[in-house]
Amino acid sequence: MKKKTTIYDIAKKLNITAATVSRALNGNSKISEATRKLVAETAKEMNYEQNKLAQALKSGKSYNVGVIVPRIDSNFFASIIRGIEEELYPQGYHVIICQTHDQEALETGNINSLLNAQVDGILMSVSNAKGDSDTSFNALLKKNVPLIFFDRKKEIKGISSVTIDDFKGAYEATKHLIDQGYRRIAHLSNDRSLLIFKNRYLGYRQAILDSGLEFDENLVIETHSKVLEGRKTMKKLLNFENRPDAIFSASDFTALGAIQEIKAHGLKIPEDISVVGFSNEPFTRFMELSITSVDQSPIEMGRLAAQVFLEEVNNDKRIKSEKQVVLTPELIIRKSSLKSQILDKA
Amino acid sequence: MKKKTTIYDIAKKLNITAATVSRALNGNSKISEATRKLVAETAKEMNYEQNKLAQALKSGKSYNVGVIVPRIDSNFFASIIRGIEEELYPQGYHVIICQTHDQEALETGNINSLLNAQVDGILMSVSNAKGDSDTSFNALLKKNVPLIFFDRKKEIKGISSVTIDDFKGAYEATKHLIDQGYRRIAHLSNDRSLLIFKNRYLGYRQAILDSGLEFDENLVIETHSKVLEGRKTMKKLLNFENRPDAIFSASDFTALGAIQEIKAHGLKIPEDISVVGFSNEPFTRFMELSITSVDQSPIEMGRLAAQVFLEEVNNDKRIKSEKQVVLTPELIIRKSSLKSQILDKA
DNA sequence: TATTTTTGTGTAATCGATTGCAGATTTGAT
DNA sequence: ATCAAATCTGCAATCGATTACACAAAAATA
Repeated sequence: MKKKTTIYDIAKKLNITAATVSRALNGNSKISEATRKLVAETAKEMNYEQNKLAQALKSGKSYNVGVIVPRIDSNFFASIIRGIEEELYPQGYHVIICQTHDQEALETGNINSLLNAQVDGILMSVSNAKGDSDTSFNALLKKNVPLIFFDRKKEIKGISSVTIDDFKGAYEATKHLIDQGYRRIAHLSNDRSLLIFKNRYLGYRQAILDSGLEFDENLVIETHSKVLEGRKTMKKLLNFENRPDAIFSASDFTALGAIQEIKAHGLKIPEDISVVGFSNEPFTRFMELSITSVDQSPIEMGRLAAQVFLEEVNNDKRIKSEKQVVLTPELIIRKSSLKSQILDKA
Repeated sequence: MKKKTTIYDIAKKLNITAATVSRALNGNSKISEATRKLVAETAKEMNYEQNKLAQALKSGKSYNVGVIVPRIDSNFFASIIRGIEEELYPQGYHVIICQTHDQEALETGNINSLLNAQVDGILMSVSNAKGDSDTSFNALLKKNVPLIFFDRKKEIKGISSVTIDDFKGAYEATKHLIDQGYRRIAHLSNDRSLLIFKNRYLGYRQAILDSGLEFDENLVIETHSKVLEGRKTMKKLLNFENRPDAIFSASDFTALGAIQEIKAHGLKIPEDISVVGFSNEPFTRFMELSITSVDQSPIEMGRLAAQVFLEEVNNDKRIKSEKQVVLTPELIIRKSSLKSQILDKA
């Protein structure tokens, strides 16, 4: 009732050795069909369940992987995790999820703690590009523990990653605004030491330059991916003597905040000001005024990250491959930017 | 570089025994201060990290707990998880998160798989009240693996739980609508074999009866916690010859769907129809038309569930306590139901 | 029938850390 | 100076499963 049955219990009952039981259970070819069947039946009878810990200790594989994300309560990260699970569960892996809440201390802390728990690998989206987290990453590399970046990566030699083409996503979003006739397009950016935000900035910038518009650095404001931050930032922008007529936000949350502020000022969207977000969070679709956004196919991203991980663990330890997978984003045009509904194709 | 250092390595280097190293590291009182310090330093030098697997095997504790939720991409569950983490991390535990996506097969599958991974306990929100999952739960009890229900519980003897008073939350929400002058209040329910939905239904019903209003079972419709389901259901309700003038939804998501549908029919909220949701998801606050909802203090719920778990694991195995913690919900009144803004206290 | 293969199991070491028991060394008491 | 008590360490077993190696029994070959 309390004690779990082990292979020794089975062995004793059948008057054989634990070794034989183990082999029988694992389908070792050197075991006779008779005993194999007998062991299997007895195991079932006695409610035997393999102790993964013992197996893990012996084999050095825990069949646990760590997933580190800034937070799980955004659809984007939740979906990535779902993708990872879909790919990893069938292979017998468990996923240990850690949140950093964008605090770097938690990031390195989580890595150490996951290593301590003997995870077979870590899939993560970095929180912070500054600081000394590189040290942790390199330590991982040295220990030969597979590390895969998804979405928010750092460029470190030897580490694989799965990302989307943020530059392209931003470029197309901005281009779309320009095509709709907007001329003063502001950009709600974010910590640009993170590649994703840097690339979104660059894509935005390039689209403006390519269209022969004037690029005004003052229209680029760095903020945080929160609704209230979006409001605050938008407030500033609205007070400009020459206020923007469109917003390309690197985050759906700040885009939402911006929209609230714009409305609070009595301005109309998209007639007066147009807004485009990034990530295609579900609420962008469900808002009364649906928000144009860039989809990042997060489930696919998760699946791919998991696949890269599987490749690496199953590989010979000697081979160190580095794989960079880049997904193509998709612009989803909705009401918040669709001027042409009214003006018809300009 | 590849091999991790073990206590044996430290022992060899210092010409002592692994036993001594182990004791020194664990602060055993029988070790001299001198060797304790020496071992500690050498351990640091050699980059020693305790192998949790070995320790787990020996001690029978993995310091992993399983958390099973229907999904993680709702703020409610994500917050509960955060609460659990906040409480458990400082104690050295890791959290393995599993999603059931409301499929019962996944639920029992997850339980088995977590047990297999030797988790020290399972905290969960049940997905489905039908089916034979009771068997799994009882199996857990027999194995003396702590099991804690949070939010969505099942009434099984010997299993602790942390929930909110759904009846009260629903009662107050409904009462609020009645106080605002609404008379035909519909209820968007959900699988009532789950206690939370049953209790929300009962609270709603009681509030109506207590106010002397007629209770009309036809105004109670069972649906699923999804935006689109909310729309569909609302569509039906709007076609009633005697349509409701208020909606109390057991879910914020269906409430959102209902709102969309109401607007699509050209009706005004809250003038024509009032809407109240449940869970206080962030979007209810951020909508242009903010949604009245019932807050469930999910972080607190998570923390409490974790605390109950800690009590149980730290208890003598012989003592089987059963603890039922019930939180009090809070009605957050917002635009979607605040008629008095216009009519002033009726 | 004698000998070589093949087939099926047992023996014992291993993964890394913990711990009861025993033995050694130091300290204190007389 | 002698013996008891206190303090520190080592020995070896243990947690449960895996696996190289050895060996016995059965089957195949000569």
